[in-house]
Amino acid sequence: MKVMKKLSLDFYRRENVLQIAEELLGKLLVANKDGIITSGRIVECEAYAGATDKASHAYGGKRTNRNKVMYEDGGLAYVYLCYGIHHLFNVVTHSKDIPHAILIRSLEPVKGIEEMLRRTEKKQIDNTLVRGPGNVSKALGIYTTDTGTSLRSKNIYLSDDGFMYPKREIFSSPRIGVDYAGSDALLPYRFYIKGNPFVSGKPR
DNA sequence: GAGTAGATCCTCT
DNA sequence: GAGGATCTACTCA
Repeated sequence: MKVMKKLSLDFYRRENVLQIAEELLGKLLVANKDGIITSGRIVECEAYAGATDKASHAYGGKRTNRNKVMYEDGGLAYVYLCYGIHHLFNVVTHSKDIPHAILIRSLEPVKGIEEMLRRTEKKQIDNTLVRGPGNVSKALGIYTTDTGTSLRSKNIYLSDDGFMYPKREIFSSPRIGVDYAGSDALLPYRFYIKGNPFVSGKPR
């Protein structure tokens, strides 16, 4: 019997964002929108290590209206609009004034698949349903208005059902879409499940 | 199959 | 006024 447990605040409020990112793999992201529950297992994510990370919105301690949520205590959602089209969902980690965050890049659909198909206007499930961070948010119905939401609220939360991927299936690589970050773009801050069809980027 | 351009709008300078 | 933690479709081969 599987027991669903929401991740504790202690989980988010640790210092090592890379470790948290790796441990997020296999966890469930659950969204409860309009009384409809959709959820998916995290199979890919990227760590953004705050002020020292050129690829982060908070690089150099930059603090703006948009990214201020990153400076809050861990355990909040940070959602923002990219390219005017895509809502990207992040998990804020660490403690107050340390702007660490983890971008959820893709999920393996678990619950509410029909609802996800409806939202993304797809006919059947395939590996494009939730491929890439833009589609993850779309499928789960997450929008910028959800930024700052506690990840222990009813609307959006992460949970652990005891499932774990074998260590040998967990791989890391440079992050995607952050070429502008110079040398920091090469940091192996992306974690994913090798061989999972829902991982974005190149197949296999 | 691989590579590239266009979409589209909010946020920061 | 410029540009972005992206995605899709279209071209060419």
